[in-house]
Amino acid sequence: MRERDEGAPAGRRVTAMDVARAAGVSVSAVSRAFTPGASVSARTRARVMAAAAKLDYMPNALARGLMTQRSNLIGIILTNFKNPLYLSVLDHFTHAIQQRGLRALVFNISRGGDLTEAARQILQYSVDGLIVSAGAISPLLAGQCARRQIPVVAFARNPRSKDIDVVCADNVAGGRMAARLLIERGYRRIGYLGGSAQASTSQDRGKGLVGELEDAGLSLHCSVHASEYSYEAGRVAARALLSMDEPPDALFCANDVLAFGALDVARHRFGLSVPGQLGIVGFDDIGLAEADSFSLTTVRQPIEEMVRETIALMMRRMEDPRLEPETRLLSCSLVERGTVRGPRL
Amino acid sequence: MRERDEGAPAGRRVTAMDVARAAGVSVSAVSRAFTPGASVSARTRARVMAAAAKLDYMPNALARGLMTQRSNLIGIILTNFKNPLYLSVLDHFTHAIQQRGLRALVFNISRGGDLTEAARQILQYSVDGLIVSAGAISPLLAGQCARRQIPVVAFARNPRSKDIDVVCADNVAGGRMAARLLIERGYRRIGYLGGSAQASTSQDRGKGLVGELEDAGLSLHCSVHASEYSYEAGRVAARALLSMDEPPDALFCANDVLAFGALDVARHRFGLSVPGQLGIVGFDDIGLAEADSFSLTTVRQPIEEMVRETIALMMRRMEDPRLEPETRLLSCSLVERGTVRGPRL
DNA sequence: CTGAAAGCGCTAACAA
DNA sequence: TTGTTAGCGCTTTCAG
Repeated sequence: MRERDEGAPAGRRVTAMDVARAAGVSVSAVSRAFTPGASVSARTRARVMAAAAKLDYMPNALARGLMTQRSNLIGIILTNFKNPLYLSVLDHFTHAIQQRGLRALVFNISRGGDLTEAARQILQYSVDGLIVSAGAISPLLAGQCARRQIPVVAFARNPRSKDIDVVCADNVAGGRMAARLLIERGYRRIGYLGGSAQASTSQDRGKGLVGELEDAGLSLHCSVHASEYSYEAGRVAARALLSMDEPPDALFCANDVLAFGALDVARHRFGLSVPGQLGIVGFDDIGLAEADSFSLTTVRQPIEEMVRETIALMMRRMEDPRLEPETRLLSCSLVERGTVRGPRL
Repeated sequence: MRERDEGAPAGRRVTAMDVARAAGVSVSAVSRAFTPGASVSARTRARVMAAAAKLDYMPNALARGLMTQRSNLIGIILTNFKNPLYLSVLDHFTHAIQQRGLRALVFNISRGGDLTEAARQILQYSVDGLIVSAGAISPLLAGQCARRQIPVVAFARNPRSKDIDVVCADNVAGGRMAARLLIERGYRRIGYLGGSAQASTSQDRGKGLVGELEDAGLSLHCSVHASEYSYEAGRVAARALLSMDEPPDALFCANDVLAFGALDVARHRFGLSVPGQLGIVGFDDIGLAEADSFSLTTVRQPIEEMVRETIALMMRRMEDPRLEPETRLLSCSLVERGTVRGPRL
């Protein structure tokens, strides 16, 4: 009765059947009309589309997903909502995902909350893939996904496990780059301002630093782990380091916001000149690193490329789930700005 | 513990029926066991749960949503992936959403891309609600949602239309606060560094500034619209303003990153002392505004409260869709730091 | 190319 | 409290 009333106030939702009736065709015809590359005559398709437009119909993705076993949903689990880098990460991911006709289901576990539990929630939506940028992926979780044939890729974390795909910056090499630069430029008492002690990223960056230092016959002068990857935590940590009896003359920070904190404390609280009395190198190269106020010399993570690789790996595995898991370490690059002194000429 | 090989080894997905068989009960019993507050005996529930655990079963949210007409999905459409504030916005939204057992479907339209089209994509997933933080919501879109009984709320934008819920900071009042402070502190040639000319936020903040200026018998000294809300755009715009024959002695910037750009250009390129020769006020109060390097005096947007209100409004409307649309303007507050000079004593 | 009919996995009456 | 039985809205053989 209130069937094809256009301004129908809160009427029944319009389904493929309504459209079929209005267009004088079968439901399958409607389905086909909305399925790219299905076998429908141009004429039928046109009719269907017209009726659909008139009724403001659109296919129900839930029903479709239920039937096809493809939800077109990609789950993204994130922990880090304090580091501006992740806004850019999210920007790239959502963009890339949408480009391929998929949608992003974002799950936040920054306030504490179990990764495995988060994944459970997400898996219920039969996502076609899962991107995890958070702590270690338990074998349990890996198993659940494998059994369901859902590709998982660890992003910007390096869970040493070999049975999962991972895309990550080569943090060890990045740490080495920072060390080399600092050594070359004459700094000798080099310290490490790390992030949380459990984070593989922080560990690896520190490992690279120490490795290169030792190769040069030097040793790590001092180190702290900040409580989290944030500006405030950077200040606190830097204060500790700079208050030592024999303070460092250079600091490699596990990421840019930490470095900002260190830089500000050094300049504004300890009255140190940077890069003169203290050299600072960050990691990530977030947008504000190039602000005049910071002009931070840093190790750039190739975010865009990492995102691209992540999606590529995911798609590949969607096509062939039995491929060997891969670990792709992408190279970082040094971005020299003003917090490390120039070469002696 | 043969958890791993229990189910089919990558075979058919396990359904409620499999669990029912394994537990020796009916499918409805399984359904009930997974529905909080359903009428099941503790004994059956236990049995079901045991079988479910053994088979690694979890209910299919798509099927469930199809049946119940509730997907437990909330759509979030965003444009601004350049402003760190939005990482925090996303943090709060996802958190609040998850708290209530819902999931966030995030859609990015920053790269250009039609809002109405984006909404179409999202609506296909029968989201239970839609949060839009992007340009104007067309009546067409509003209608589509209304017809489907999907609550929409415009976040941090003020589309003047009266037929939609909106939660927004009181930008006009915020602009006035900035103006009042600047006037009080003796600045007289006050300029506006706005964001994109179409953004309601930028318009309103400017409107407030001008209003207060005029109330004080002053007038706007100059103004520009930055191309976007970014640090770089802030630099470009500030450069233009500061190169004028008679440059402003104070700048109210439509947001913090814009202000950072202006601040850096003023200090490092024009050699101006801030707040001595130039006063600067920002908007948002993002984390880095309190960094020593910027120590930006700014108008704080009550993000957390805004998010809370948004969700509350949405839930309210989910219960009773025929309520009158509301516009909630939340008050901003002034955060004084170091880019505006102190009161004369 | 088109339609009829059988489900996808689950919930919600309705009986028992 | 339980099980039986219709669907939710869609895709997809399978005939025609």
